[in-house]
Amino acid sequence: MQYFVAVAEERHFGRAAERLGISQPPLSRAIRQLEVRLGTDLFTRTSRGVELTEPGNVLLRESRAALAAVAAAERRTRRAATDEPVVLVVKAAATGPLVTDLLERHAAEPGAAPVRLEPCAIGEQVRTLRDGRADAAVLHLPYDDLTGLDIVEIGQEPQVVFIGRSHPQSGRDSLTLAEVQELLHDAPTPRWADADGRIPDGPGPIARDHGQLQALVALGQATWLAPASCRAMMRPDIVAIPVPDAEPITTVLAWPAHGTSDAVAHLVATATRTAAALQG
Amino acid sequence: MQYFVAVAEERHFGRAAERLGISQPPLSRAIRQLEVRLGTDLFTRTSRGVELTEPGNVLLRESRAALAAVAAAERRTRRAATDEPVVLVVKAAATGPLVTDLLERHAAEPGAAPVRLEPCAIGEQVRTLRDGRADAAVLHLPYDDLTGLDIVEIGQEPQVVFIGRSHPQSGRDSLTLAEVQELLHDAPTPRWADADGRIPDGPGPIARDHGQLQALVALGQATWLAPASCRAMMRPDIVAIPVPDAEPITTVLAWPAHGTSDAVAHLVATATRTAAALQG
DNA sequence: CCGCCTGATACCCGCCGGGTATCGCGAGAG
DNA sequence: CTCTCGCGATACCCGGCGGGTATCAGGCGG
Repeated sequence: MQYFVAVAEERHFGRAAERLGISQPPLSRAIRQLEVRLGTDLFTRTSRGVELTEPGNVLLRESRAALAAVAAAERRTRRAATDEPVVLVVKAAATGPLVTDLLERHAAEPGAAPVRLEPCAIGEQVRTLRDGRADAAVLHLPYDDLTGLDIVEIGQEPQVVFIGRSHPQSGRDSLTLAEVQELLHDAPTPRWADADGRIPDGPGPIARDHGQLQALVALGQATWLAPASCRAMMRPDIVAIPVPDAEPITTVLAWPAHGTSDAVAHLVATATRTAAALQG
Repeated sequence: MQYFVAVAEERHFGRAAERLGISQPPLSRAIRQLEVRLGTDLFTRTSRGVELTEPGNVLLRESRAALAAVAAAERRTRRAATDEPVVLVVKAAATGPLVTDLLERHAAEPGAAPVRLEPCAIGEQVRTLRDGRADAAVLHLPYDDLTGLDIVEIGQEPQVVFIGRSHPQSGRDSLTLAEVQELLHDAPTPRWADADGRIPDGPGPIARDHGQLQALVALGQATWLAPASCRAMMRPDIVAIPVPDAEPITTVLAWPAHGTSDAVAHLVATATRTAAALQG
């Protein structure tokens, strides 16, 4: 299955073999065996590489999910063995008071497992959950894709728009979503590399990290709509203007759905109580 | 991994080996190798069988998920190869006009893949999706567990309570949820075998199929709160009484989240349009 | 104390997955 | 048109791993 994914991604038996650390003929044979077993061709062989067939495309998607599940099994078992702490991934950019509060309450619990915080790249969090590198994650709705995860809501916060201090609108004490759309027309939201390292098409400058994003915003080249707690980590020459009619951002604690360890269950229970306490 | 799951489930090397169709020593060795590879014991061996360790429990959960993913990959690829129709599972009991309408619209689409309807046992639908036996399913919220699935809402319907025609309340033209609770006290909801074939504990008579459920309701031994469309398949000596303050049941089309085939995407698109048309 | 049932160990064998060498073929250059 | 180059396929060999049988070791019950 790894072999198949490698060939599908490289679209080339030779390169795939090199990547896998084996030689090309066994790889050819392995793929052929897989095709026989499944009763269908997975690639159309041409004289200059290979292309995926439709069943091949199906298998590629499914294989990626299956391999992630297998890797997760191994990683989680390893970690369960060494009673390492629960790994909680957070967006480096979005560590608001919600998370610190949750961690404090959790630490105060009797018998609570230690929690190791793990910052990670934007958009990478869900993947770390799926392949077992992490046990739980703090995500923000509606940005993240929650399929395969259970969640508990731990907070909501309004959105603000970040613009440079010298921006003509920087004196406003609130903006409507329509007005934000206007701003975005002149200075679009920066584009990030996504989980695959690819930059999506579209307008907007390209930012590689959070510092670049802030620089763009400060220079009036970009506008950024984000949860209000992001205010805490923005440079002083950027102002945050509330956008009351923007959908509030929901912060959730997420974990893989198919059952969890006691340690994660404990963390989740704490999160549930924390959320209840904050609401009440 | 299959080996590990077998031993974990049987809690006995000999029986597990028999189930796997191999002999006991290679199984012992395979498990030992796995333990070495993961760097932790997975079982505590006693003189009368084995018990799972804590890492073993983790691996059992993860392995089940991973094996389901692998099985799904194989099945879906096979079906993609033979351009078999999309398989859509439905609760045998709940094939209301929503589904027939969806299917009619889909069939009218140019180039739409054929759809094969597959009835299945209550509670079994989500499992058929996860292990690749089906491509899509009609589910009802909030009954089904949606983790790992993408959904599109295709309709909502109010709930009704089903009671026998001779029931003292059968003349009412609506009941409150509180009144239904009263009814349930005397004649609880029947219990079904769940996906594992286990009957949950609790009050209420046991029903093996839909006919038995109806018999129990007709005899005044059971009360059944269900979506209004179920009315269509109930015997005439059962009456349906609207329960306006019961949470309406949402019907959704669900499919595995991690990308789908063109055929399923087409069906989903049709469902989305159907839902929009019905709402508009 | 003995017997039985458990999992572990010892040992052998066939086959599958890895290697190297080579072939067949289609595309592109001259 | 042909030669060449680059691709995947094939042929063949080998070692190790996964399977088998026979047997051992230990704990619990009779």
